[in-house]
Amino acid sequence: MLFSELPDTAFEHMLHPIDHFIFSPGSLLHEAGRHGESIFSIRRGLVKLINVAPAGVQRIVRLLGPGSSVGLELLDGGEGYRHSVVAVNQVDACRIPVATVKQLQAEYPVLHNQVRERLQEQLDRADAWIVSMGTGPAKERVANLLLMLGEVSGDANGDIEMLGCEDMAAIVGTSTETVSRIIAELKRRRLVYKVAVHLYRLDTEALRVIVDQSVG
Amino acid sequence: MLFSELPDTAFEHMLHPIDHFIFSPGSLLHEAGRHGESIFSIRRGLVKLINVAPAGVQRIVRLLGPGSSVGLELLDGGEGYRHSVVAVNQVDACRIPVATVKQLQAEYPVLHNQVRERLQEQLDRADAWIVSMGTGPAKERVANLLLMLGEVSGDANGDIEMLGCEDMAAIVGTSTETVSRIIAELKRRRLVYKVAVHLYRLDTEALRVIVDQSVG
DNA sequence: CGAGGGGTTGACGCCGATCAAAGCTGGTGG
DNA sequence: CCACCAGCTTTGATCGGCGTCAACCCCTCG
Repeated sequence: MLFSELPDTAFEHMLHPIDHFIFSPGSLLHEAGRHGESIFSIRRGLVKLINVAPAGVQRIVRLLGPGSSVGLELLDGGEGYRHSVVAVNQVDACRIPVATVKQLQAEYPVLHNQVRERLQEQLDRADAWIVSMGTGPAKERVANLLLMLGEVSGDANGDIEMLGCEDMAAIVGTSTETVSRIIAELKRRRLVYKVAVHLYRLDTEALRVIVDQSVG
Repeated sequence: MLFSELPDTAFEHMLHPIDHFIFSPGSLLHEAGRHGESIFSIRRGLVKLINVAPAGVQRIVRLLGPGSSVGLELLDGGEGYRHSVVAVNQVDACRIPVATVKQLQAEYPVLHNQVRERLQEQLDRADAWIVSMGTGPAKERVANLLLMLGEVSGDANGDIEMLGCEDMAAIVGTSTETVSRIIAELKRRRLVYKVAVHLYRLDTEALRVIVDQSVG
């Protein structure tokens, strides 16, 4: 959580409320360009950050899970949200007014570091995304995506909630058909198999082999 | 500059020195993974941030010009540089010890905001990079790259210092031959033409048409 | 002037986009 | 509880873009 380093007393004379929200799958946390007042801190579930290109073609630039914050760009002031953010599954999040964050930053300088660390984490993720989702053959990119899903949203068993082909295509930058073909093959080879409705387990070892394929 | 909001008196009893460096084209500012003590603030010139993938295949994830800072990830502590950073042309930079930044942050909280804004700027750049350098046909991506070069490093006339084919290929994620073919065609169509050694001028309008091609 | 490192160009094959159609599956309403 | 429907996944066929290999050229630097 964004405020984990702060003492409980910090919230006693808060001017603006911190609310707790539950978003159902597919619902919109906020829209790109829209001016807003709210930063969200994800407690459970997965959200996708979408960069809408001039055309209708949209590309997903990040997946964020528990512990990550959304909307920190509002601290810059006057610019509005940079992405559209949509819940992938059921999402549990805190809505924190920008004014509250600024107020707490002034009182507790350690919060500056919390914010910076979260920005840095997202920057690291973005850089890794450029490499792993933008380089190499489609099969490698999909395998990479599955492994990444296991890390960011996997439960205790490492099981993942499978995304729709359209989302995966918007992540790895291919057509939905190509994604479907690859996933179908992985299922056939039992590198991915269903354990419940929408819940899949991964053969992490074998997938890593595919990822490192072009390395030799 | 990173310290533009700070009063001159801030630097009077500084424990660690701020040095001024000049890097020649191709020289290394710092290496990925290496632990270091120095943040660089670019005053002139252009640097490339390289993410070395497990294989020898390297991908350039960002280009930074005057006003940007390199190595802010060291503020997190204990992790070392995330990228290898190489000067593209002659680069003029300040080397600032991490300890100095931390000390100044404690004395002047406004510096926290300066750092945050620079991280946010790099995050925005990375997101734009994912979309513009990772989507669409090769010709569009190269055109996008040229336009971006004009913005980040263009001089008063918008003239750019042309990159090597290898660098451009590492940016747009194609082979060097493909880049060469595309650049050659652009030169033939006079959308790009030489005005001096290594200095090229762009037909910005026409390039934008290519970029928006798939939009219709 | 000679050597070498890019850049340029051609031929060819493959990966993945596109168009098209059929099969599943979960959700909805009777 | 079952039948049906809409949307998603799967699969096939075809074609174009781009990677790869290879040769050549040009400019630069020693």
